[in-house]
Amino acid sequence: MTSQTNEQMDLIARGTVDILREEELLEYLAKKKVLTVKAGFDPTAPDLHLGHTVLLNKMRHFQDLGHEICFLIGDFTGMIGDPSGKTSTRPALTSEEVTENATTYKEQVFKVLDPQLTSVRFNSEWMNKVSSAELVKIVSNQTVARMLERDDFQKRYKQEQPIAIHEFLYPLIQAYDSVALRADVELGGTDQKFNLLLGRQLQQSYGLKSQVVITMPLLEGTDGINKMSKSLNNFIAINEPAHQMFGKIMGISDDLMWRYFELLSFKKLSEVSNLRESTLNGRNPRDVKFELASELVARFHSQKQAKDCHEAFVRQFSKGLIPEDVPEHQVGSENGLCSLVSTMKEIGLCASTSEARRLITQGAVKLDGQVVENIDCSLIANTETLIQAGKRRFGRVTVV
RNA sequence: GGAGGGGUACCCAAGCGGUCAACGGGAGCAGACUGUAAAUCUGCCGGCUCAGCCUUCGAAGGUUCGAAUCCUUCCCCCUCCA
Repeated sequence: MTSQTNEQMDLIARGTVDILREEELLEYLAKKKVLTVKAGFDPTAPDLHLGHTVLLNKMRHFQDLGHEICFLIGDFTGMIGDPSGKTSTRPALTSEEVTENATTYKEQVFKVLDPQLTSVRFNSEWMNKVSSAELVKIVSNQTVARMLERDDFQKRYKQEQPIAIHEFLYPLIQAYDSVALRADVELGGTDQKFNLLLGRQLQQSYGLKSQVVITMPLLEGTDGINKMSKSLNNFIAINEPAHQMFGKIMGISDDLMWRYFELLSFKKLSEVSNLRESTLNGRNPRDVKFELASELVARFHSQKQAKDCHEAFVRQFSKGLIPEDVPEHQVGSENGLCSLVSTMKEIGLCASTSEARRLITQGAVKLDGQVVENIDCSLIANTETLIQAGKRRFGRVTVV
């Protein structure tokens, strides 16, 4: 084996959970074969978050080594409906919606991937042409018992949650995609392992060489416990405003920070371990977290914004000053007055007047820096007032 | 098709005629402490014109002075049998 092959292997293996089977991959690399690397995405959730980028980063690695990436959008599966779990009746997407989502996808994905080396495909291309007879053939490759082995099915089954029949089709269709694309490698999260392996099996029964399966760990969300997902609201979207992204990253725990370094940063592993050592030697972990936040904001926004965010953060939280970009609002008045609680609700500082009352009662609300004591206080017309609710919610209001 | 179990607030989960806006836990929010970290402590955690009122316990009706709790019909989920 050449040293070049080893180098490539090291890059590919970084951060992975499984490579099945490794020797097949090594053989490909040794032969300098240009590989078709497939990774599938669901068209229902066009807002990518950092969790998705773990996989995208890995795809990027393959591109850097000169392989062809097939970014597969599961529009066919999306049009039947959603398979994953609790909301068993998500409305099926129309083809317009799928097209729109696909556009959104591409915009985001190419912040990581090289568009020149990426082919975007849709599985409706071939699935729309598959006959019922063919579908039966595909499906007959798998047994119910094996289907129920799949982790999430098993869990749901045990927890007495519904599993619709068509959900069984998803892994099989995904596997068939690998047949249609003649994929050499398929990437996915560890939760996809079953589906990916099914791809191997199905390719074999179609007389093709089985794909190499590579799984990536699922990134924990900002809570540090559950996997990052929109529904758990512990995600950091890649298209969210720079300062928000920066803030969310600063809010993660120190332990989680290292995990993020490992899976999201482009820094070399040796650099990361140096950073880690520096905190053990007394460096404030917050400052290391600044580096992580800056790197990611720079990647998805710009270097300049990363710098601005850093400065704004220090200003607001380390020095306790008012942020520079406080949104300004105007609200209507009655007899030249407007009650504070309704103002807060109106300008979106809180969801209801009840919440506003609670915040005031708890001493969390300040007007021009003064803690509000009186729950019934009102704002006077024609004067600009700075309202602060908690540490992070600000608004300037003029009653007119 | 038969038998049984179940649907309670963001999630889990008590309650089974009045004292229930509904125990408890988780999540979340706020305050204290900090590094907007973690941990910890405290408070809040349906809405409103807020010492009062209004709308919630799968849906719709009904019984009752009074229902999340009882009855009827309907919808949905699960288990076992066929």
